[in-house]
Amino acid sequence: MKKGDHLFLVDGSGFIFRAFHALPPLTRKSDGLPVGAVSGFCNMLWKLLTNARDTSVGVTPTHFAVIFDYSSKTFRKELYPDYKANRSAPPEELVPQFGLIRQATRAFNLPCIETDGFEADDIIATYARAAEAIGADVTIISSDKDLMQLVTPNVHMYDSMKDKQIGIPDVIEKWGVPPEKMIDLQAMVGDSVDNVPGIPGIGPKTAAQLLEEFGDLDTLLARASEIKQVKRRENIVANADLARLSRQLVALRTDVPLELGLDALVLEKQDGPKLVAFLKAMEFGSLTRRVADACDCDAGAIDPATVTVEWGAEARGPDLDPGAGDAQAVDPAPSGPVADARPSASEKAEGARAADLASARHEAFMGKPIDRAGYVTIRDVATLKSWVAAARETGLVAFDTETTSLDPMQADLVGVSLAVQDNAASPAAGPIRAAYLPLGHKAGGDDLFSDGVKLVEGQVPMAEALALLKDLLEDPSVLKVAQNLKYDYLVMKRHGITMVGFDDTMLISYVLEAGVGAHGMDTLSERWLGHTPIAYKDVAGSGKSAVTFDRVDIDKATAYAAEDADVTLRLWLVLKPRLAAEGLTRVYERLERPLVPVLAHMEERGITIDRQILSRLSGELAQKAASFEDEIYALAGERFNIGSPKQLGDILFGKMGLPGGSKTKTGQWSTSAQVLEDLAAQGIELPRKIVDWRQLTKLKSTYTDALPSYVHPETKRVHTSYSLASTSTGRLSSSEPNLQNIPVRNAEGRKIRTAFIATPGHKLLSADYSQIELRVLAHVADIPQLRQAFADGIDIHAMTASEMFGVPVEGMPSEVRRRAKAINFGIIYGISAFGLANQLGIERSEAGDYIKKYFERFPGIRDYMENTKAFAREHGYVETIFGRRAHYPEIKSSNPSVRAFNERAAINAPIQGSAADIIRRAMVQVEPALARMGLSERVRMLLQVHDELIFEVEDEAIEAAMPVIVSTMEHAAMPALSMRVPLKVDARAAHNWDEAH
DNA sequence: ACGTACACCTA
DNA sequence: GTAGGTGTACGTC
Repeated sequence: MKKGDHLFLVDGSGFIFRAFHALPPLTRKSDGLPVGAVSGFCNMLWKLLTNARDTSVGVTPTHFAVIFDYSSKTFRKELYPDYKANRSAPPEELVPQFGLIRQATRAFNLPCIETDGFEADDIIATYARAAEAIGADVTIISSDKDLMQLVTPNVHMYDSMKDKQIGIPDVIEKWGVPPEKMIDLQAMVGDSVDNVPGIPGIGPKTAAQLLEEFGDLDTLLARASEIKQVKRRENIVANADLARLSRQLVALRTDVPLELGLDALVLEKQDGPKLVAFLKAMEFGSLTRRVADACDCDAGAIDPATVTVEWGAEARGPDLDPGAGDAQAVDPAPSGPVADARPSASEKAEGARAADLASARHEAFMGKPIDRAGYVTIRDVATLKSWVAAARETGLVAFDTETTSLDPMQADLVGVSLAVQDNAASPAAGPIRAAYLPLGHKAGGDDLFSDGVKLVEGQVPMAEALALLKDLLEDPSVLKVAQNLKYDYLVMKRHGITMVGFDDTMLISYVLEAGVGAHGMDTLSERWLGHTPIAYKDVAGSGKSAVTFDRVDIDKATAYAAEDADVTLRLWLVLKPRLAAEGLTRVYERLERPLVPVLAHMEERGITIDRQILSRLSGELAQKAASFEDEIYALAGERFNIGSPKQLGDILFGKMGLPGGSKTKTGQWSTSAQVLEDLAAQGIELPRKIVDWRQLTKLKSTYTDALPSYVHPETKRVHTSYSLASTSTGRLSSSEPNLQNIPVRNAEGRKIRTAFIATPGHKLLSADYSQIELRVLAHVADIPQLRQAFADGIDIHAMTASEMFGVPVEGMPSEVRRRAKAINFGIIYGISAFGLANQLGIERSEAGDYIKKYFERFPGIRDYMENTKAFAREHGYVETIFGRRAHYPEIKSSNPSVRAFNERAAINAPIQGSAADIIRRAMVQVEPALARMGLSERVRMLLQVHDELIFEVEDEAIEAAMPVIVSTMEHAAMPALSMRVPLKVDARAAHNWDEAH
């Protein structure tokens, strides 16, 4: 390199983050792999390499390099362990793109540079200064403020997205100081993203003003006594050391050992075919054409390159360094699985540290008495401010709301409790302090002579308290910890506060121990702290004498409420490190925690039901049921309670002397639909009428009568509640009302679905996964015939029948297909000859033959089942494809039927649970995907029914929304892993749920 | 008032 | 054969 040369240095790691935020539409490869940032990167490189002169850089490079971060372990981390401590894992779709951008760089024949222990910025700084010393010019392709300290008359920066060059005047305009003072400015201001402390209370404006006055940081610190403003002076004096440390963190090193000298960065000629091969593999059509034209090569004659995608470590494992994932070649056709459970050495070390911390904390808290006498009642604004300040200081606060209702859509806020631990991060952590902030406690109005209901004296005014809490709860840098956060999230949302930055102890417990007991606070407190919290009914009473929480005496309320926050914080301290220790951080962060706001918003939106339709149906059902009742009484010869299985049994099997089928576990004759159908088949009239009557009364009581009672008085919609932590497999459950079991299987029941309607000007859009569990099975068990059938879009049950019975798919009798279908379902459920025989109404021996035949045809399924059982016996749990665990502590039971039941459940859980994980991922991804298309305001996700998502969509937005929803759902496993089987989603929009489904 | 059994709705 | 929730009847407290 010589004077007059021009070196281009691209901040590769920085580009990917900016590209992610700057390039709105999500670009995917045809297999679903997100490649938007790679695309932006390639286009940018091509432009700079071919016509940099026409951009605002205005010169052609002679030397060129792309620089990357190597790992998060740098000298800065040594210097200050909290450096970048707040940084969370990168957005999932970026992870595989880090590696792809390195490969892109090589395809462009450009040096790709990274150095252990240093950030990309330090390498850039070292090259820039070295080139400058020779007399060359430098352009740094980045707009990161951290690099602005490098700008000189010979070193410029270039914001490729805005096509804007950044020189000395631009830095001064933006920050108020010249580049050489940027280090001091950043040292004072700090950086909350990188967790550089800086001087509290000093922002960019103040820092610039101080630097103007004093010249530099050292002078400022030496002459700090001259500062007039008292508060500012004290602040700077007190934090002088922090400022010096911060300066070390923000100052870029210019002495990084360079493997490649400047001369090695000389710009080489492009290798056209190599670049075209890479671009083809990425499916960047227009860029491929442009490059092929320019290089004069025939794109059609070049095979796509084999591209290595690093993504395995993303699916599971406690932590991730970009580029440290397990690699797997996936091109041209992707073939999973790519997830590998084996943690890397650094992950193991981190897991071990976390395990030590978890057990130390468990030991410290287990059985330790909780001092309720120390709880504080916050009765004035000053005290509240001091608690908010304490939360900010430590960056961690346990949070709980007290309200008037268990239903967050109906609940009025009565009070808030907080708990903090000073010095939580150090081994000598301080004691936990907890407080209750009463806001809506009331008294009076309970007899005719009182002057009505009044707020109790000595409470902070609601509006003032909410304003203070809003700043805290919406600040992502303060971690809020709650138990069953979705509840508190909704209550606060209804008070205008959208919580950001949170953890949920219930969900952490669920990820650690799904299948082991419940995850309510009282249970967890017993299990992990050896402590029984005050019972709710002991403060609010129970039954007829129960009062709402706003009528509870404030002192009693303080003991109860503050304890909840106290216990929550203790649980978090004990449980959170266990996630990393068990390698479950990713499951929690990707599949669990992000669903809290998603579900809260769905619950908040609710869905409209047409009460007229339901009341008309209810009348019809009542009439029909009444006429059945007359007939039933006539046939029975007496009136009795048809709804009582006991009385019905007496009539059928006692009085009428019919042959009883099976018995229930309490020894009574069963009157199940199965038994009654069997009797009806023998030509007996009564049982058929009972079955029909039951169907009608079931529809009436559970649906047409009950649903209207759930219509919210203000929103006029029905708001279900989803439980994130009540299944062992990872499925959600829905209650009050349960909208996951609305009838669909027969015409009479489906009428109920016509009552679920869209708002005027909108439609309901239903999108459901086709055969998702069988596809998951084909993936995990890797069954060639199943994979092929799904790849070809063949009828899977017909294929199974054809394989088993040797019947051609064309013209197959429906009975043959029906049997195969039952077997396929049976497989998913952990098949038994007993169950299959029951389902098909055949002999157990015949069912056993079917199963044997099936396993002969699909030996991989038998292997999968045996391996799963062995895994469950060894570990006590099984895993989904994303690493979620379902525990089966009774899998080794000496009771054969208990054992067999647990084995079937263990076989089912990875299949059901993986499907549940996929739709969870889809739910997390779909709203951002819609937002990128500008559809946020026009499309609202309302319901989830295990393999189906229901949206309410503006009429004019349906066409745009449908492909976004379908594509997001079909590619929801990406980029965590690539499925061996395509996922298929069917979608339809209509005015009501029946027609949309 | 609360818990359990039974039956039946969904994926 | 898996995973859930709800309504009614009927027992116990």
